[in-house]
Amino acid sequence: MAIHKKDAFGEDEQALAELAKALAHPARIAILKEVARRQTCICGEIVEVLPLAQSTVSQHLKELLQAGLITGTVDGVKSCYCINRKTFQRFEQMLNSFFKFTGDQTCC
Amino acid sequence: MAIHKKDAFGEDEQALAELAKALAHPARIAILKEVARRQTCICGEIVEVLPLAQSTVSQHLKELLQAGLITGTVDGVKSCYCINRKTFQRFEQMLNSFFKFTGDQTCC
DNA sequence: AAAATTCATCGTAAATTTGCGATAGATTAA
DNA sequence: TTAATCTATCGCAAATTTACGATGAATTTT
Repeated sequence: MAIHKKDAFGEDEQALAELAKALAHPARIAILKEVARRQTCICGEIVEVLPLAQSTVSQHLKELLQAGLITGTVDGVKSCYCINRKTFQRFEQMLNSFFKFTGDQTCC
Repeated sequence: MAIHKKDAFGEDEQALAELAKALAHPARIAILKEVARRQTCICGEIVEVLPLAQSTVSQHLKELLQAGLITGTVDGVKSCYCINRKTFQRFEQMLNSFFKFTGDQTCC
């Protein structure tokens, strides 16, 4: 059991859920904030700022990458991450229409 | 290990992460949409619409309740759920300021 | 009163997430 | 060349999530 039934739902619901999932951990939110805060890209300075081991931060970065919320480039021995505005804009639009949908309720 | 280090992060980050987590499953998004779609409240009609067992739906409803995204009242033998606009508005505000923060990036 | 309905909760199993240390590959510094 | 640095990945352990069936409490219906 417990075979994730994701695929039984609509694509838009899956897409929104995946983006929400990427935000569903304070560490990833903190990472995104830190990446956004420094105008120029970031590498392992994130590790210094977060209360997590390097490997754990790396894992969170990977998830943010896979969700498309950041982009990553290699700069010598360092890795450089940036906010991926495209995805953020798409995310924002999806949420806006979702919120609009839930906006006018008169019950209870 | 793996003792969730949530508490090592800021309250705002934790709060946003928790709301995002509530959206981090297509079933819960589908539930919210269905609750919003019907102007009047909802009960186990949700079960008929979703491809999940009744107990599973009940569990998802509980999570949405705990996140504050819906309210629930008992109506005889039935349970009635509604969108909790307050939380949605708060959520929207948190996301807006978060998105604003990540908006103006020039790098990579 | 008895049977049926509605739904929350419990118990359980499988999958996923979170987190860390250790390691390895690549690059830079000595 | 050797040593040091940076970071992705592997392997593992613990916690959490997802999902279901079964059960039970409450309320209708018969």
